[in-house]
Order: sequence, then C-alpha cells, then structure tokens
Amino acid sequence: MTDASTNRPVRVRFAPSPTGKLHIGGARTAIYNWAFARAMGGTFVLRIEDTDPERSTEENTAIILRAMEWLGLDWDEGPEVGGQFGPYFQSQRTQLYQQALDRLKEAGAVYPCFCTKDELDAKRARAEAEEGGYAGYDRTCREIPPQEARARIAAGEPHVWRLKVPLEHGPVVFEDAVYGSMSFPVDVMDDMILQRTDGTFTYNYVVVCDDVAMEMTHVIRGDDHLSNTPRQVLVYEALGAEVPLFAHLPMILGSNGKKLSKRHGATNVEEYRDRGYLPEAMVNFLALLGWSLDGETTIIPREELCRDFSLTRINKKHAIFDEKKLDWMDGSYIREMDVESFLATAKPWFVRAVALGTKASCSDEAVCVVPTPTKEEQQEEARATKPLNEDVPAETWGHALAYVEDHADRLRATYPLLVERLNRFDEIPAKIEFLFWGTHVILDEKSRDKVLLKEGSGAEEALALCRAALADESIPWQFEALQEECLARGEAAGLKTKALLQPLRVAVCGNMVSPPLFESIVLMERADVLARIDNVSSVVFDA
RNA sequence: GUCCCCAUAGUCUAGAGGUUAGGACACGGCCCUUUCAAGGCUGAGACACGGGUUCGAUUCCCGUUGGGGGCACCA
Repeated sequence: MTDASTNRPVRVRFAPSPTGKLHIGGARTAIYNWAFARAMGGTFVLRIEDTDPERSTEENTAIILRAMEWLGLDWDEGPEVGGQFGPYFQSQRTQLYQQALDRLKEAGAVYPCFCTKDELDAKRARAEAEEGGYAGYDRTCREIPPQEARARIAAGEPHVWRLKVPLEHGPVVFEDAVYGSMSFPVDVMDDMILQRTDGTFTYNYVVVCDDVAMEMTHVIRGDDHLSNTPRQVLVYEALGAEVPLFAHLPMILGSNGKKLSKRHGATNVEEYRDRGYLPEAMVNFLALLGWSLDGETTIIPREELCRDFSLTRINKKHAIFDEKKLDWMDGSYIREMDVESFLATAKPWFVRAVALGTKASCSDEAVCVVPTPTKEEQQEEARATKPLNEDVPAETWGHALAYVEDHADRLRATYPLLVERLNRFDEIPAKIEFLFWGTHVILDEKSRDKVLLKEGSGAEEALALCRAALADESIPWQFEALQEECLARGEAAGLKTKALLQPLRVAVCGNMVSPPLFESIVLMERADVLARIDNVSSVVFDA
C-alpha cells in the first residue's frame, strides 16, 4: 500500500505557503514527507506555494528554507537545488496552469461562468437564511450554450472557469494511508472555480496541476485538506492523471486544545531555534506527534526515523503540543552530545552569561538583594530571551564575545557543571552567570533568609570557617583540595556538611541553588571569592 | 445549516474479541547526595456515555455527547 499500487518511484513534496514562518504543524508535515521519502528511497521535493502575491513574501520563503535546513530536512528538488520538474515556485508556473486549463476546455471538462462575486454572495446569503443552507454554486452558467459563452467572452465579459463536475459520476473514492478507503457522494460537490476573473488560478486547481506535473506518488498533508480531497480527485480525473495515495495527518493543537496560538507556546520553528532547542530533539518530538514506531520507543534519532518511518503507523487523533515533554527530550539530546558540539552550540549562551555577569559586576552596590522570582517568572524570563538581546548593551556584548573567545578553557570547564542540569541551552546564562560577577553578588532574598539569617544555623560561623580555608594560600586552588579542607574544618567545628556549605554557596553564588560548589569556585579568582564572602557577610551579618 | 473526521490517564501513545490495559512526559515517594540536577527504584492515574452483536467488548455496529475540519474569485 505504500507505493500507491503503482510502480512509480516514490515522489513526495512539502509545499508551504510563504505567508508566514514555518509553522509547527507545517514542520511536522515536512518531517513526515522527508522521512517517508528517505525510508522509501524516494525523492523529497520542496515547492513554494506563493500564488497569493498579497501575503507571500520572499522574506518568508527565506525563513522557511532556513528553518528546513536547521531541522536538517534536506530536499532533493526545489528552491536553491533545482531539479527537472521546476520551476518550484508556483508563481512561475502560471503558463503550465493555463496549458492544462486549455486542455480541459477542449475536453469540455470546464465551463465559463459569468456570475459576479456580488451575485454569488447574495445567493449564498439567501440560501443560508433558508432551511437546508447553502449547498454550493447553483450552476446557472453551466447551461449556457457554447456559442453564446464564446460570444460573451469575445465581447470582453468578465468570467471565471469552473470545473464541470460529472453528475453521473458515482461516489468519488480515494485511498488514504491514514483513513483508509474514502468515499464521497459526487452530488455534494459544487463546480469549483479553477481560474479567477483576473486570470489567476485557485489553490485546489494548481496544487493538483503541480502534483501531476511533478509526478507525485503520495500526498502527505494536514487533515484540514481531507474534505477538499474529493474535489481535487475530480481535477485529477479531468486531467486524465493518476490519483496519488493520500495521507492526511491529524492536526497539532495548543495546550488549550485549540489551534496553536501565541498564547499557548510558540507557533513557529524559528522561535524554538532561538530559544535554544536542538533541531534533533525538535524533529524527534514532532515525529512522535501523530506517529509511533512501536509505542515504546521515545528517542528516535533521525537516521532511525529515515529508516523506519512508515505511513501505516500514523494515527488519526489530533495531538496536543506538550512543551514539557519537548524540554525533557531536548535535555535528553543535550546529554547525548559530545563536548565539542555542546560547546559550539553553547557559545552564544556563554556570551550572554558573561554579558549578564559583567553587567552585574558594574553595579555600585557590592551586594544587591533581589526578590526571589516565582517559578512562572523564571520560565517566562527564559522563554522571552534570545542569546543576543536588547537587555544587554551592545558594548557589553562585544566584550563578552571577546571574553568567551579568549577564555575557551574556562568555559569548557563549565561543561560538566551544565550538561546534566540542562533541558535547553537558554538555561545556561542563569546557571553560570554568577561566575562572572567578579567581587559582586546578586543575593537572592529567599536564599539569604533561609540560609544566612536562619536562627541557630551557625551560618556566620560556617562562612567564616570556609573563608579561612579558602584564604589559605598553601591549599592549591583545586576543587578536591578546597573541598577537603573546608569539610575537615567543618567537621572539627562539629558542623554538618550541609550547614557548613549552604552559607558558602549562598555567599558565593547568591543562591541556595547552584551548580556543584567547589567545581564552580575554582573557576573564579581566589580574591573575588573571598571578597564576595566579605561583602555578603558585612551586608547580612553586620546590619 | 450541511458534509466529513476524531475519542485509551493532565499530555504523547501501544494494544488485542478474553491482557494484572504496556511505554514516555508531567506529578508523589524512596535511594544517591553539600544545593539543584542527572541516574536508579517505586506510587497514584485511562479505555467519554448509552444501546446492541457476542459466552465475553475498551476492541465490532448504532446512537448520544464532546472536540476538530471542509463547504471562498484564501492557501
């Protein structure tokens, strides 16, 4: 069933309309087409449906192409790569549509209609007011004798061309890999317009022309097209072309169960890229929205997807886009990365971390107490931020970039601190910003209250103890040595490890939550660390 | 209005006429642990409802409800 019961080599396409960026739903459609082509050893075509000059832009086309590349969905034919079935922009194919229409005219499969838009609107409005509702165009012009029609056209009367639905045709049937054998009665189909008054062509017509001309064997697309399909099948038949095998994919909905919208998460691929998601995770996640390998496997690398994808395991039910699961999957892919690719991907986020840290170190206050953000606020903050953002002055950004280039080893050393506590790359700045504060500390209010100011915790003593250990020049500035020394002194003083180290963590990192403490400390200067402890002590304990 | 489609936990899903209804995310607990993670173990949580068919239905059929989509001189 996968070869449309023909022996034609598999050819599929993704045909976005450049009226916006690459939408999540579109990306999933692209992935399925691509994976199917790869699994079948077929050809994956990219075609730009830019027939609406009002809304289509070259900028959007470029954004879509870049998003496809980012996802790693390479196309065998289409923009930038060419191919023998081009051009691959619908705006450049109007001659082909006209030629096909001329053939339909000769075959008597279409007829001119002189009804104006206003007349049709009025008829529809009237029909909708009555019971039974609107049942499609009433075929007024279908009965106009050919000579009369020719005369009116010659006289310059505006007209459209409509498909003459064969009324004696039985039910329109087609095969769908997802829905099985579909059948629609022909009498509910109206004579749809193929060519508009202004000579342009309609979507339902050109899409079929192109799929025929480009020899598509399978049409994999969103199930919002399911009801349009019988209409299109009629066009295939009028054209005398072989009807492809369809596969209509269930919609992807937002967390509210409605169409994806800005309110409920990002809607386009670019946004996810900017927020630091890995394309591998994105592809894996999207592939599993509406398709499964076996119900058990959740991590499917792209090579396996290309090998094992099949139309038969696509399901019918709409799926809700769950960002939590995407985050988990992204984290899982991050943990699979080798160090070099991790560092390469992390670089812009390192720059941001340095920039934010630098900004903090320029503050007048040595210790700045800030209110603890709520979980929602934290998430919101990460969500809205790109690596390079207006919240960092351009100059600071430049310095930070230079710093990152000059201190590659220091940033490399953050890898073990980060890799297992990251779900997305945009979480990096918040996690390691404190390394770049110099002698300054941004002190989290709640951490101060719960750790430093807690009654009877011995925080002040513990901090003094740790300070002394860290100040001992005879101890090498290495995490094992420092840790050992602090723990030894703490034990001698009868302090539990946690009571000993949490105050140090808060004083140095500004927060009771941080990456591993001594591993972090050794990434900073001894003088800075001691200064932070002193600054925090004087602000918190001497007040 | 009309036509079409869909329905297993909060979410993504597996599943077969007889299963302890399986896996994953999220959530709870425990272990590990200097915090947070990661990792390991573990817990709670689902066949929308009503009729049939059947010895037996969550699975097949019909209806109800709920959701989605099409019916444009948009794509």
